Amino acid sequence: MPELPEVETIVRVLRRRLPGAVIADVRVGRRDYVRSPRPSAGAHLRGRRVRAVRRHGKRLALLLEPRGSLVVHLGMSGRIDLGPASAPVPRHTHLRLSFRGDDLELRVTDPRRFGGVSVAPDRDGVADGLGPDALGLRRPVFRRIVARPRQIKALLLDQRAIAGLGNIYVDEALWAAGIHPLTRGTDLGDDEVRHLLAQLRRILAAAIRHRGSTIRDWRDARGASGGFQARHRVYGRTGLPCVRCGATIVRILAAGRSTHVCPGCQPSPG
DNA sequence: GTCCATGTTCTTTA
DNA sequence: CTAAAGAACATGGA
Repeated sequence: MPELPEVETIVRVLRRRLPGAVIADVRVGRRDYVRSPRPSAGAHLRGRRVRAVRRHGKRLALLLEPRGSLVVHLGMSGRIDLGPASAPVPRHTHLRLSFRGDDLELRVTDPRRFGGVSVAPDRDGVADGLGPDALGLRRPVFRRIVARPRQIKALLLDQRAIAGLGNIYVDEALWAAGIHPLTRGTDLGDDEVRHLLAQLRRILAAAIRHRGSTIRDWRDARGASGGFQARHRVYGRTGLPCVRCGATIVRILAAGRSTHVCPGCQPSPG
C-alpha cells in the first residue's frame, strides 16, 4: 500500500537488475487489471528491452526501447516482486514478466485490485494527469498549489495537485509543521507554507532512507520490509502521548480518511 | 458478525 | 465553476 517513499524503494530495487534486460514471457492473470491497446500486452512487450525505470508520484514505469512504457500503480494492496522465476507464485498475481537469459521474473500482485497496469507501446504515460512529483517541488509552485480555500489535507492528498503524498506522509508532515489538517490553504501564512514544504521534503527523504513504512504487509521488490514506521509521530498513534508536547493523539476524519492529530501541536482552525 | 486499511473516482449536496 | 461528504470498488486482518 505504497506512497511515494515505498514506490521509490521498489524503483531502486528494480534499477539494479532491469535496465538492459529483454522481456521474454508475458503472462497476464486478470485481463481487467492490465490495460493495453490491441492486440495484447504480450504482443507489445515481448522482445523489448527495458531502457530505464522511472517513478512519478505513486506510479512507476518501465521505459522501453526505443520508446513506450509499462506503467504500474499499486493502489492500496499492490506489490511488485522481482525474484527467481522458480519462486512460488503468490495468490492474486495479475502480471508476470520473465527476462531473456536470466532466472528472473517480475510479478505484480494485488489482492484488492485498486491498482492497475497499463501498456503504452509508444509513449511514457507515467505522469499523465498528475501534478508535479512531491520530491521535486519548488517553493513558488508549492505556494501556488496550496493557495486555495480547501482543507490542507485534501489539497496535499490530491494527486492532480501534487503527486506522491498519501495518508501517512501527509499526517506526519502536518504534525511536523504544526498545522491542523482542516486548516484552509488560504489561511496559511507565508512562513507556515515554507515550513510545511521543508517538513514534507525532510520526511520523504527520511522515509526513503529507511526504505518506506511497513504498516501491515508492505514489502519492497526483494521482500524486505521498511523501517520508517518506527519513526511515525502521529500516524497510527491514536491514544498515545505526543512525543513533542505530551498531549494525547486523536483520530479525526479529513478528506474521508483517518487523520491523526496532536491537539497540542496542531491548533484547530475553529 | 464488526471495523479498519499506505488509494482513487464518482455522485450528491451546498 | 468550487468544495465537502459519502459511497463505491475487493480482500483480508484484528
